[in-house]
Amino acid sequence: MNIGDVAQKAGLPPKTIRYYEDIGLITPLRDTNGYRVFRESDLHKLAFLGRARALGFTIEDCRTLLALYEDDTRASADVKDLAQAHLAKIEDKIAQLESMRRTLSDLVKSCAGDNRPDCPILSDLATGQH
Amino acid sequence: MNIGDVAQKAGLPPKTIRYYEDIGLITPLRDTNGYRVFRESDLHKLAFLGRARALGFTIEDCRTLLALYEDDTRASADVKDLAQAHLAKIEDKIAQLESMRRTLSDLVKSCAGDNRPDCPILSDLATGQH
DNA sequence: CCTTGACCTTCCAGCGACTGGAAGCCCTAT
DNA sequence: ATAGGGCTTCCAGTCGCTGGAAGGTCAAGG
Repeated sequence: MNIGDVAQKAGLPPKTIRYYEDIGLITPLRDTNGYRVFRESDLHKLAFLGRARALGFTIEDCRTLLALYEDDTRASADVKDLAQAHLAKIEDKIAQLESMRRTLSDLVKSCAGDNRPDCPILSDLATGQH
Repeated sequence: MNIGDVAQKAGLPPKTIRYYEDIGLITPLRDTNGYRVFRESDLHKLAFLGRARALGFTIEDCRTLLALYEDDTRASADVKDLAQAHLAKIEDKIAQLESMRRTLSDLVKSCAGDNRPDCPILSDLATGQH
């Protein structure tokens, strides 16, 4: 398989796949003409990576997850720990964003949004007082 | 005021303040020794920027917000539109993260987390099937 | 007067995870 | 022979800082 086919099947842009090779996540073969040749196992890894990235794991987490996946002497506790740590980060991030959302939505509600200059959003930013 | 004092009062690292000057958000004066000299108005702007950034506005949004703040012929509608667009982005982001959180938390729950290798988290990543 | 240490300056590089674009080779079909 | 699409590499840019190096400045203490 060439990179275009794999990109389609894995749902990742060719650029991303080349990048993953660059950083050593996959190592496809090469044809005599220099083209990358992907095995089923490469496609499988790429799909794995795509799903892990979609869950927000960092590239380094993905590297670890792949290694765990390929190590059949792994302890599921290692995977769970990684996932749990990541979950905690996501929950932090959500809490941050929720706090922004609340403040912003209050500010937006309080602003007339007409052609007069008075604006509680700017007043808040200027003074830190609501 | 020197950069250290301003950094303290505005709650921003000196590096960030220099960066904001670099990109033209503020233009402090200069002492004969080359040190930056900050006026009250600079401090005020920096505090404004700090609060806008804390609400997640991009630097370019901040630039626009500052310009609107300093234009007393502004229409509050322009500010509101900007804030509303930003709010929408935040809500999108929250929805994305919530979706990750749900999936991840299910996966974490389903994983024994012991020293055996069987792991539904890895199975999910490998196959996309739960 | 000299040194120490805390401050300030500029400049350059790196983070994460790609993404865009340029320049050029390869393959197939007409 | 040419046109097109796909492939290659390499370099630069994204965003908002942040770290570090190399060096100038200033106030206090010996």
